[in-house]
Amino acid sequence: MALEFESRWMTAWLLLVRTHTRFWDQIEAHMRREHGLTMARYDVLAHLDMAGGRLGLSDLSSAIALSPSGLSKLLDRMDASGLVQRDPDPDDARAAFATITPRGRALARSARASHHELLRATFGSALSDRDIADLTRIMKRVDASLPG
Amino acid sequence: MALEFESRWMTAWLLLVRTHTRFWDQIEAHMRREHGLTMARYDVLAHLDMAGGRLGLSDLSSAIALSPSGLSKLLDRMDASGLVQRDPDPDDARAAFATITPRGRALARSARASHHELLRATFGSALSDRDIADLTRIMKRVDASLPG
DNA sequence: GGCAAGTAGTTGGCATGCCAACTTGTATCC
DNA sequence: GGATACAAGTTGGCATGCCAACTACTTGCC
Repeated sequence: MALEFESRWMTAWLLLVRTHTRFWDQIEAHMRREHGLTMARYDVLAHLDMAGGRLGLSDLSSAIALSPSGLSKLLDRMDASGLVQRDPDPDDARAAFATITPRGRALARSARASHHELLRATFGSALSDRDIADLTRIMKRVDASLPG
Repeated sequence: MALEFESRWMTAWLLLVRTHTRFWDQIEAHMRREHGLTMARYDVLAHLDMAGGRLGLSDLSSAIALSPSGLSKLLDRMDASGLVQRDPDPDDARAAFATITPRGRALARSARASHHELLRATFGSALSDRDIADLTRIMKRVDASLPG
């Protein structure tokens, strides 16, 4: 990010971006190293598992904030890896479901445990209850200020 | 992100990721729409301009948090667009500088003004001084808890 | 001097994800 | 009932960015 220090909020913004990126990269690396998953794949598996094993592609697409075409290609790769499977929707011939496989489910669960452990060990334990409350308040304000 | 609500910090983390992503996408779209630049290109131009117009590739690479190979290819594209130029380092035949062109500099400056305006209009004005101070404190704590 | 080790940058190959265009199927409206 | 608008997914093409391997050069050590 640019090295601009004209104001307090600019400094805070640059710090936010840098910290978020560093943390995210670490989480991504951990997921890859320990479970052979990208975060995109983990998100798909976690959502499917939580939803009972199956979700419509449109729902999944918005749940994980991925474009329809991006999801389509991601599911191709995950299908090839034996983690998910596509099923047609009997009520709408245009639509389809993604269904988690037993192997995908097992992976989702072990990855989830270790992912949460990592988050707790860094994000969770570095911050006090007040920090968490402040951060939540601030993010809600930013979120509310965004269009859409 | 997964829809997991086991703890306050998990909720805060998911909110942070979602908000950050939404905000970032908006900034990126604004930069593209108003100036025809990606944020990666803007970062290069902003750093070069602030550094007086020229930086060594290694320095630039770490300043904008891009891998050497990623920077190399980015500079190829920006060179083709007439925004930057490569110059050899007379003191080290392995090394090179990136130099901003007059066109790149003009673009950097107008993009910078409008980029800051956008940030102020959303991030800056949605948050109080106390929010900014809290956010800075929290991000420093997270940053300090990361390895490296 | 001269070889080993390290450094700067580039290239090839791959993964990811977007948009635009397309195909197929459903819904609406007359 | 049939044209027309709309919706779900897929595909092709492109941009981006990483890692591994490579080239070329510089440094350290003897």
